[in-house]
Amino acid sequence: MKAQSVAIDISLVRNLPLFRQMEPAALTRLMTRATPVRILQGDTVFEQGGEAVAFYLLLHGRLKVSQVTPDGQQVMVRVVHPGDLFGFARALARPDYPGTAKAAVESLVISWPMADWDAVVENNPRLAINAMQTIGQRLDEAHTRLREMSTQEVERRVAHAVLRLAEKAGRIEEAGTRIDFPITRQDIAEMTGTTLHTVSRLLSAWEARGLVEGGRQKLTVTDAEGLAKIADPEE
Amino acid sequence: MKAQSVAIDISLVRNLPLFRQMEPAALTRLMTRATPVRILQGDTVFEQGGEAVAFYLLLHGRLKVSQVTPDGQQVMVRVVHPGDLFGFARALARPDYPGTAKAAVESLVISWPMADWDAVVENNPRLAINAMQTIGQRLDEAHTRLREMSTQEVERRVAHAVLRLAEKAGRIEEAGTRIDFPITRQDIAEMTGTTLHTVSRLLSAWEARGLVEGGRQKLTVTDAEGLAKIADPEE
DNA sequence: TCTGCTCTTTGCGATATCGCAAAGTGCGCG
DNA sequence: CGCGCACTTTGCGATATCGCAAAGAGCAGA
Repeated sequence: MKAQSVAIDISLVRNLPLFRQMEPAALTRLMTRATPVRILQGDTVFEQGGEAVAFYLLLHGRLKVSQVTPDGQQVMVRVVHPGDLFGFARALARPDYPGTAKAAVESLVISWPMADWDAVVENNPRLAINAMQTIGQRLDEAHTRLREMSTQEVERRVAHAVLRLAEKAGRIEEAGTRIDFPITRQDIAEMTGTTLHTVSRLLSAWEARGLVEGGRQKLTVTDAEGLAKIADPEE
Repeated sequence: MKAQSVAIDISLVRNLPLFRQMEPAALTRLMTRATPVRILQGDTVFEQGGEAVAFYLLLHGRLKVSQVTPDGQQVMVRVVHPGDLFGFARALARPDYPGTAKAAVESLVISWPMADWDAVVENNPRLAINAMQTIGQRLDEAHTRLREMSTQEVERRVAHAVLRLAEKAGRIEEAGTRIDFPITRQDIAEMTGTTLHTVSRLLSAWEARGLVEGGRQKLTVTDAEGLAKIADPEE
C-alpha cells in the first residue's frame, strides 16, 4: 500500500529541480522515508509556533504561509507552489514553525520526519546544494519585497505582487491570465503591507482601465503590459 | 609568507559557529584555499552587478551591504558582523552580486574563489549544514523586517533597528551602549524604509526623552528599556 | 430557491509621513 | 588652525494611505 503510493510519488518527483543531479538510488532511498499526505482546502499542514516535526514538499495544489504578529496582525510570508520545499525549520536552526501553512485548494504534500533533515543533507551533497539554492532564492525574494516595501508606493507594490502571482500561478484563459487559486483582497493586502481597502480600491481602478478583471476570490490579469507599466514606470 | 597569514587566520576562525563540528583536517584544507584581504574604510569588497568571483568571511570590522534600485534609491540590506559569511551568490544560484559591500571601518576578510563553493559544500557536509543555517537565519531576519515593514509604524521600526544594532554591534560605555561603527541617519533610514528626515526627528525626540544620545555618525542607546517600550508597547 | 456569511466596494475624514527648503554643526584635510 | 564638505536639525505644507462605516454582492448550504 505504502510502497505503491511512494512509487507514484517518485514519478512526480524525479524531474523537480530540487532533486536534479541526484543519483536515482539516493532518491529512491529518500522516498522510502517519505509519507504522502492529502490536505483539504482550508486545512493547515502546520501551525505557527508548533513543534517542527516534519519538513515537506508540495506536489500539487497551493498553500499560503502566513505569520501572525504578537499584536494580532496577519502577514502573508509566501505562497507555496508545486515543487517547492517548505517547513524546513531545522535548516533555520529553529525548533518550531515560524508560520502557518494553509491549503488554498486541496493539496498533496509529502513529508519527512524533521529528524531526518541533517542526515539527508549530510548524505546527499547534491540535494544539499539544491536545498541551499532553494533557501537562497527565498532570501532573494524576501529582499526583493523588502526593497519594494522600502522604496515603492502601494500601487506599484500591489502591481508587482499581482504580476508575480500571475506568473507563478497563472492559468491562461481567453480573458487573460487567471490566478489559479482562490485569493482575497485581504490576502493581497497581507502580501504587500497595505490594507484590504486600499487593495480593493486599486483593483477597482485597474478594472475600470481594463487591466484586470476581479471577482470574489478571483483575479484575472487582462493586460499584463499595462500592469507592468504601473509596476515599473518608464523603464 | 602566505602560509604564515593562513596560520594566523585559522586561530581566528576555529571557534566560529560556521565551522563548528568540522574536522580540523578539513578546516585546514579549506583555509589553504583562502586569501586574507584587508579592506580600508569606505572601500568595497564587491559591487552590485559585478561578477561573483569569490565568497567571503568577515573576520574583523563591519561592512554595510546595500542595493540600489533601478530608479536610484538605496536600501541597506544588512550589516555584516565579524564571523558572518557573505557574498555567497553562488548559493543563491546567481552569477552576480546582488548588492554592494562597503567597509564601515577598516576590515579584515578572507575570500575563497567562488568556483570552490560547490566542492566545498559537497565535501564538507557539516559546513553545508552550518552554511544553510546561516542563510536560513538571514531569511528569518528578512522575514522579521518584512513583518515590521508591513505592520508597524515608522517609530517602532526605527526603534527595533536601533536596538538590533546595539545588540549586534554595541560597545558598552558609561553613558550606555554605543554603536561600534560610524552610522548615519541616512543609513538607518535605508534600513527601515523611511527618510533621513524622519529618522533625525525621531532621534531628536528620543534624545530629548533621554533614551539615546546622538552625534555625527554616532549613536548611543542610554535607555534600552525605554526604547524597547517604544519598539514593543505593553507586552 | 432562499438565507446568511464572507468577501468586496466605496465614501469620507483623520493623520502619519514625506518632500522641500534652509539653517546649523562637527570634523577631516590642507 | 581655519575652510569646506558632509551630516544633521527643524519648520511647514502636501498627500498618500489608513481607519471607520455602511452598503452591495457572490456563493455555499439548507
